[in-house]
Amino acid sequence: MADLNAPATSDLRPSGGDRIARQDEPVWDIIELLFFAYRDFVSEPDDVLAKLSFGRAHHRVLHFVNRNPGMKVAELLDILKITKQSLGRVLKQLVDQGYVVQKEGANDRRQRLLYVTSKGETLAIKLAGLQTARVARALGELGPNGYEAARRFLTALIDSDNRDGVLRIIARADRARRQRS
Amino acid sequence: MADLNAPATSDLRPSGGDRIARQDEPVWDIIELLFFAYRDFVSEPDDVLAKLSFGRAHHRVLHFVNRNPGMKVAELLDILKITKQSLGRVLKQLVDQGYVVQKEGANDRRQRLLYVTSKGETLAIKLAGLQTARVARALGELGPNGYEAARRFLTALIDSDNRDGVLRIIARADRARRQRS
DNA sequence: GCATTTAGGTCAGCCATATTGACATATTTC
DNA sequence: GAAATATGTCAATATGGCTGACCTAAATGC
Repeated sequence: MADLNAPATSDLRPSGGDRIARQDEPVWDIIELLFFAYRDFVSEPDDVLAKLSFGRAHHRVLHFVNRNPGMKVAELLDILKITKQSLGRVLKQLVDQGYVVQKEGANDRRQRLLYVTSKGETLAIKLAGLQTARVARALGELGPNGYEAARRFLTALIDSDNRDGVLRIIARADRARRQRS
Repeated sequence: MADLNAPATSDLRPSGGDRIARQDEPVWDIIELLFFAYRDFVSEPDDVLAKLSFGRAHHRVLHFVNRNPGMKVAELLDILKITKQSLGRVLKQLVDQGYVVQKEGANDRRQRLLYVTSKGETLAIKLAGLQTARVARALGELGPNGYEAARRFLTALIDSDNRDGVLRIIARADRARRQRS
């Protein structure tokens, strides 16, 4: 096994081990690592989904509905940044096959609030489990501050004008989950 | 602006600020941050490409050919993990429009080695510049060890049976680049 | 109470990008 | 000379985006 603690490109870097931004020089390694990491990150769920004749689009819908029970269709569209026609297709399949149900809003009866069924929750958790195993393994290879560093780096990559919204979505889902459990 | 240094879910975590792996509990935040971060990471290049009637597939081809001049078609297929039919379509468009050229291999004349033209290099660097600006901004928000931590985290996310290969590809491209410049 | 807005759904068609399978050509290797 | 290799191509199919148009039902505003 290669020495993963030795920077692959250490000979390019100053002694501190940290990158000093060279103007005009792209950060090729981070760009490529993001590509490879994301490719592998979604590949295991993709395989599971393929056996159910589902795709990555179904995963995203199932994931966010599971995390935010009772979410409005409009909220989901905003998170996924796709059109309602695109959502409609995959959502219909998830509903028809019993992974997701829609309930009329109590206050506003125009709303079709989204919930996973127990079948849907089982699948959502199975898929999250695959990704969690990967992330946990990765964090395990890092030092004690790995989780915090990863979280901060990923957060900082998000569009700054969107970041607060994203963090709110995540925090809200965490809070709701904690209350249910 | 929200306090980005305060963990969004700090109330969930033990005092050290670091995550202690709770068995059976998915790392929802990292999973979702990866989704949002990657979505934004590719969005600016996507916009530029759309004006040229290109898509993300063209970006990936152009990127890796630019980084690895003289690369074989088979290598590219292996990196992208797509079929040659899928590659063929986008590669043909890049060649037809003068972004990429193919040269017969000197040793093995069956090979069609891939190179970017200066037009291709210009576009590749423009796209990498957008992503570099985002990464540099993100790293700038982190501490002095941010770059190293990000690199290690992303590396650790990659399939372990593939990681050495990926690191070799990146290191090789870096070495070749250094020699050219 | 009626007009407008909002939440959501749907039909039709188009495009990009991926797939499988079959087959073709040139070249290298054994 | 046969087999393997590198690459290209044709045809069909699937997924998941998109735009544009149009619809219903319910809430909201005056």
